[in-house]
Amino acid sequence: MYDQNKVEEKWQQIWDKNQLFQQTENGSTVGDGKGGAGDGTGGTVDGVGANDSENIYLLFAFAYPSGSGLHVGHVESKTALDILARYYRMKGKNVFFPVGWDAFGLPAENYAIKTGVHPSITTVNAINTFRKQIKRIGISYDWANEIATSHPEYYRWTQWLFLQLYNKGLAYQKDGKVNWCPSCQTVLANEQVVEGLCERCDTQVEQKDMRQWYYQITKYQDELIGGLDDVDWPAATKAQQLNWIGKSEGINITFKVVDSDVTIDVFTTAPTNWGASFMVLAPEYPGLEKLVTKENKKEVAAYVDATNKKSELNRSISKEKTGVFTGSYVKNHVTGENMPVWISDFVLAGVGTGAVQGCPGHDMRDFEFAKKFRIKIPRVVVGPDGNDSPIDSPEKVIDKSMPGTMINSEFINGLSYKEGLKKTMDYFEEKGWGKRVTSYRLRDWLISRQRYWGTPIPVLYDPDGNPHAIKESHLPWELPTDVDFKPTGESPLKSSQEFAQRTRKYVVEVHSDLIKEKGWDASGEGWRPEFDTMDTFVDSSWYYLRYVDSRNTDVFARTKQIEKWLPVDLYMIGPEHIVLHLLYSRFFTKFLRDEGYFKFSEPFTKMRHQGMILGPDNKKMSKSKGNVISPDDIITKFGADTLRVYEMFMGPLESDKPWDIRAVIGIYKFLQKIHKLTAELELEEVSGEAKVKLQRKLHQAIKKVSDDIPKLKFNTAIAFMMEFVNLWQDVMIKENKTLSIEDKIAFIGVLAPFAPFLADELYETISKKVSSEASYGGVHQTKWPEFSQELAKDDLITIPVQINGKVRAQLEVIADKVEDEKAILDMAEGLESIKKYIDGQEIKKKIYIKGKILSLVI
RNA sequence: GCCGCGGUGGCGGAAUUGGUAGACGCGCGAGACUUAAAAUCUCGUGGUAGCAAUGUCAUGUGGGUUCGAUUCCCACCCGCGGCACCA
Repeated sequence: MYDQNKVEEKWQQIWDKNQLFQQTENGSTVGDGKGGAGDGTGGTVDGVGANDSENIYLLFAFAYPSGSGLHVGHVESKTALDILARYYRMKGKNVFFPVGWDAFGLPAENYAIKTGVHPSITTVNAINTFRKQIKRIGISYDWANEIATSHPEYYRWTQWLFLQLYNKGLAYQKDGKVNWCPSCQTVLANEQVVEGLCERCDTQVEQKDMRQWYYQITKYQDELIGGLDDVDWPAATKAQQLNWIGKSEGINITFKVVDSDVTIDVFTTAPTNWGASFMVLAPEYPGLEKLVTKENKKEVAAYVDATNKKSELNRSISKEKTGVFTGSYVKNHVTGENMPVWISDFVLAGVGTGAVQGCPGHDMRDFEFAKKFRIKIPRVVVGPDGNDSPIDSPEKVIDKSMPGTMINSEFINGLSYKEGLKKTMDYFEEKGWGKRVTSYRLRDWLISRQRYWGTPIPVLYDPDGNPHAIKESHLPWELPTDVDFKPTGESPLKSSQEFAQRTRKYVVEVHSDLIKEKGWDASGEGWRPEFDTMDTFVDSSWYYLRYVDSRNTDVFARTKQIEKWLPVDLYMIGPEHIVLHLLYSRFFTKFLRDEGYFKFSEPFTKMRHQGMILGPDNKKMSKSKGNVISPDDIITKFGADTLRVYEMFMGPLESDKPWDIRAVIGIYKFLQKIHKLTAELELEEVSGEAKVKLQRKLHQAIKKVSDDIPKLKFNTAIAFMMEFVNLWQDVMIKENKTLSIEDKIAFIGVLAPFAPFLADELYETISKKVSSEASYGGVHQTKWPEFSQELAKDDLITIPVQINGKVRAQLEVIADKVEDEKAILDMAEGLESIKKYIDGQEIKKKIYIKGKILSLVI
């Protein structure tokens, strides 16, 4: 028995003292205690002369330091990356494995509103807790480059980034309808509205007219699609990003209103125009009043009014189609018929042009609408069944996702559905009736937030209300501290005296010429700062760049540092960040590339998601369900190594899996067994047959673990280590002999990334036996064990023999014999258990797959 | 509705360029040690028939391809995640 808690705390202190995991001037990991700095001034990650292909950047999702501390899910993903980091270091690579805090955000501010404790205090406390817990589970982070988004030396560069975007016209102000959360008292980005509710608090989101700041992410929409081909990400993640960007190619067709100069544009991806029999506009359609005839005015007004009262969510769940006729008609270009123009709430103002042409035979929504209001339903497509009867039921509607052939459409008759649509578009463009366009679902990113605890938007407004960006030389434009946190719908920054004073001082210093010219008050009176702060996703979508030069005061990061480490080799992040964070990060990367700061276009070469650890009841852990497992409890009972190895053993990293309270004990026993076997120093070394068997298993284990770690298949790596340990124990019990010192050290090396504390303890125990030197040069500084093909080779291979597809016998073959097909066949046919089945019959077919299987057919 | 992922013992899971289904761990059963318990160790453990050797069924369901299918193809059922009156 060993006291894991005492041992683990001892090693944690030794690692800390020796600054093991910092990247220093020479690009190597420090082992002599001279590099890095633990005093908060930080080291740098300069890597002059280092071989670039040997540099590996491992990144864990930026964490929000919540008050509740580390949970078991954090432990899983951090441990997974830590295993990789430790493995690659032992393989002689330069590993950059930084840590930091996404420290701005609502929870700390909401806590301040409730208790009056300033968010900066709450945040520092939470970070301290996290840091302590992370060190306790032995994550080998590079603490010298720790960053926090709420630190002025970090958000200085968040503001700098704003200025660059502003200078290029990619940060701009716009009036318009925005998503407003009445509970959080702030606007939200489209990405933060989930099914009409606020992502954070589930409050129904309202629409409000406000002037806000936006980042023009849509400039990069096509590149954001194309870039996905160049990265190794899960297919589901790519699909979701594509879905979100929502590119669709179609045509804008201009219709002329009959007896009027007014025109209406519709967007469609499927112009079955010989089948178009009506038009529908969104109730919010601009210029609607010009189309409504006197007789229809009252009805239309009532419908528009009713729609305005419905939220977008309610609009989308109402099943039955509704609508009213405007009284106007448009002329169908190809049929010459007049099409009635209706309004209906199923057409959304924000999608396409806010107007659609109704082709009821070939679109389900149009069909429902036409059916209800008794509008003509022409058929212009027949399906593969050739049925060309009138379309009078939903089953007969042939939409663009189905196969079909064009009919009743003049010169495109007989073409395939797809070809027909293409030809129609060509024809409409030729005639000047329409123009091909690409439409996107993606909108520009609204970054203004009416909250306190965030990065101030570095802008001032002059007495005329025109914005002026803060000069780069005056950054950071600091967040004031003397504010009233109570949310009022306007930013709390408005209540700061210091902020107002600072603004006047700045204005007098920087804008004196303008003030003189305009004749404004010379004291800076009449100017105001921007009171809104930035969405915290702005902070957290460029942090991976800052890490590599975290203490630089001249630039957000030097190009040589960025190009040395980036793009990130492996990004481990929760599946919840697929849309927001990743899209924004990719946008910033592409922008800064265009600005010339580096050459790559995608920040994260390879990405994987960790699954969720569920409660023992197979449900998502939550305080209200009482199924939360605390990592601290597990550590107290079993130690951090057990916690780490258990979480890695539970199953594949990417899948969700329930916590099994009892299974933890199995890992605990496994580690205790290793300690017992290794720390046994008096026994004689095993020899002969047993030695061969044991060494074979050991080298197979080295191979298996070396193969599995880069593939993130930690569960099977651990399973094989268990097999080895079981055999080792078996030999020790039966022979009363054990492994050689060298082989023990090799095994400890393989174990080290998984159970770093135990491995270092055992390494020390053995080292003391061999030499009396006391200085630390632990297992984590050693080279990864060499695997020997020779020693790992099996001498006997078992080949199953099948007759008519069923296994009927096993053939034990000496390893060098597996190539000899004839010998194998003879041996098999000589077996009693096989003769029995053949029983004089002719063997029709003999299939031998070398070393795998022999299959006989009779 | 569309897109994506998944379905294997009592439980977590292993095995896929098609080659012995159930590695490893948990749980369970029996035994050793012990005055006893814990710890530790040994053996067994998919269903079914059998004392056993062995046979047979079995990877969500139903078909197919193949000497051989958890793996490939077709049709379906169920669960999870995302998007959604997107024109």
